[in-house]
Amino acid sequence: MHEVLQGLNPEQRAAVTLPPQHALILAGAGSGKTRVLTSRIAWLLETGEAGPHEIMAVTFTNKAAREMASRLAGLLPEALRPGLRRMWVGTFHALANRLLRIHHQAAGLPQMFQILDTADQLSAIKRLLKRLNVSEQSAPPRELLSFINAHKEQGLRPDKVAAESRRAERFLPLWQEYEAQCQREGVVDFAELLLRSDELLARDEALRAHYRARFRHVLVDEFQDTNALQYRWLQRFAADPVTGEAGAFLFCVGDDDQSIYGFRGALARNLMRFEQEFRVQAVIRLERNYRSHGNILAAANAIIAHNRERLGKNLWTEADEGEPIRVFQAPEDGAEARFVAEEIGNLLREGVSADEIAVLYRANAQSRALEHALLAAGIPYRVHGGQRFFDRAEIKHALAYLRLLLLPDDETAFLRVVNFPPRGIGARTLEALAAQRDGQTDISAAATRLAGRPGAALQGFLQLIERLREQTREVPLPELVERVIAGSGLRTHYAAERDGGDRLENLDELVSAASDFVAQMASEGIEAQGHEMLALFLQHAALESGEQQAEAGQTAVQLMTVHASKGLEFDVVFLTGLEEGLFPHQNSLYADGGVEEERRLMYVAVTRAKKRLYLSWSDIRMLHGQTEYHQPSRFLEEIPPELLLWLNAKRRERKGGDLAPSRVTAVPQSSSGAANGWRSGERVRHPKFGEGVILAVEGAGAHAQASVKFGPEVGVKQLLLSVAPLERL
DNA sequence: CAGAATACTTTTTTT
DNA sequence: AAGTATTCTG
Repeated sequence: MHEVLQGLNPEQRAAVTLPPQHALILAGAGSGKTRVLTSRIAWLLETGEAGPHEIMAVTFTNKAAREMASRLAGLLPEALRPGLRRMWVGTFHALANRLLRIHHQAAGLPQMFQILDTADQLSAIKRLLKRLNVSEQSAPPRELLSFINAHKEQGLRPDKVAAESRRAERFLPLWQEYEAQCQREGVVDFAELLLRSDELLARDEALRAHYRARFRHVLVDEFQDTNALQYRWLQRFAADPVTGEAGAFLFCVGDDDQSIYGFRGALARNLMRFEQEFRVQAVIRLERNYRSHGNILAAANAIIAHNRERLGKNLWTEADEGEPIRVFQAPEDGAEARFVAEEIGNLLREGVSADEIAVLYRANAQSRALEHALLAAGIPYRVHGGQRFFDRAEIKHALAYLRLLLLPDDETAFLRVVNFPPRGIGARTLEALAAQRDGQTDISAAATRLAGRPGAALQGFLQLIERLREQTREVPLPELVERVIAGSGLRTHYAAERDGGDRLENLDELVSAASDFVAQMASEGIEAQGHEMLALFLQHAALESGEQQAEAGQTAVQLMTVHASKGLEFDVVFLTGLEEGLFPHQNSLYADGGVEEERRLMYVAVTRAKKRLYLSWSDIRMLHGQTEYHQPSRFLEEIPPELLLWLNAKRRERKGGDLAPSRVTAVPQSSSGAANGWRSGERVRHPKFGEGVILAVEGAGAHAQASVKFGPEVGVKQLLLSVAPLERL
């Protein structure tokens, strides 16, 4: 038997060895999805069905792309490895970026176009509003931002969107202006990378024909997370079974039960759409789970069975039942965290590796209490996500200087650093500059026209940039970065600042990140220096969030959100904060299908665990500086009770034999969660405020008060339950 | 203009 | 609670 196929089960093998055609692989959690993907590529290469340059593999995260590349290298015989460089592997955004760089002219972009991350995009929008004299009240920047992004992610341009609401009427012209501004400045936002490259392929038939001929196989991971634009983007490369037009075969792998990015436009329906539109004959289900013990899998299956909108599948395993799922009720979040830390301490003493323990939570804000407890217990941990390296203020400043070297028109970058460190260029000067420019002239031309001190200060800045630009043209990247950090005055500035130490360290880290990057590029056979390498580095910074790497040699407990845990697995998982309003999250209760998405998130969380799973919740939790009273999550009730072991909650008492309790309705101490028959999490209607959800109930009798969250315009209201005309929904 | 003080929002998830 | 944005003061 072929080596690549060894150890695969019949379904996996069938998927890996499919003849060239469109294929849909429905792969449940822990069913060996990544293995199938990489084995498929290895199979294509080794059987000579395709050369590396004829293969494209698309993922959603950089982590997944790296994982795929490295596992593939491990699978292939030495002789085939060097060829891997010619394969296109990456995220949608990285691959779209690659296309646009190659064809920037045809795409109507300057060669050195820069990428705006969400923060940059927001500041570009604010600047736009200021320039057009539109108040932020009449057009809230954040709303405008999501309006723009949501439409672009559906593949739309302003002229294709009907001004059917007052909001759309107001936003559409602003969106148009925003696009014009980006175009002028030579920058693109995340969605634009995809949209622009999609339009390029749509418009340019020769180009499309070229890529359709080039790529024979396109493999897509996490297909349930694709949005409308990404689907269309893939279509551009694919063979069309209806018209018979040649193109790539799509090999799409996904799991509708793990679709957790609906909030940013992902459509799990794309799985079905793909099957129909591409007349997919080869649909293969991978339902055998290799990861979790039986009880964990049974819990996951039971939870997800509560969802109505799903293709339907049932994971099975040959593993034994394993341990029961441990459940812990804490009186407050600090106690929950201490419980987690204590249990982890025991596990570590029993010899469990810290790397094999994960603490998961719904929202990043929850990590604080957990970190506190772990720190106190002396347990090493690593927090994933949260503030990213390239998002730090000092790093963004340095990157802005670097961007200006390549793209003088990048106004987002210009405004970020024109007066940082302070050099006497204040609001007044910038206003004068804006007046001089009249929305037309470029910055330097306008600056020369400015007289007096403001003019001199501005020209000083521009000369600084020009000098740095000249000095760095041919310099190796790490030195280039260092020169800019020093020459810009950033280093001196932070050195003089009282708490500037951390920031200086981060700037140093940016220099080493540049070194690492150069080394990585060299290993991929890419050698360059000066501005050429800088361009690559800036793309890398924009497209990779820059998660800090684990410290070598140090094992640590992993802390992360449930979202961040997708695709990972651990021997022991602590799933914390299982409370109504938190998990499922408050905001999800309004959205259409919101709770189902939360349930899928729960499913993802549970299926991360291999051997042992802890579920915990806290009656009282500090959130946003407020004490909130919570009921246990509905998801707890969806797990068959015989799978659970209550470590401390009231429901633990067993009647007679070993009958476990049937419901987890524990809690209410008199003052928390429920009063006068009302409980948090309940949906209610108020004649004046409309529909809402009870966040918390406090007090009792005539004084019982509820905080109720109504629609966006109303917000949260405090209501006396004895008085307020609330109606249960 | 710069830095300090105050006010205000944001708090789900990510390329 | 904590971070950002705005206003105030020297």
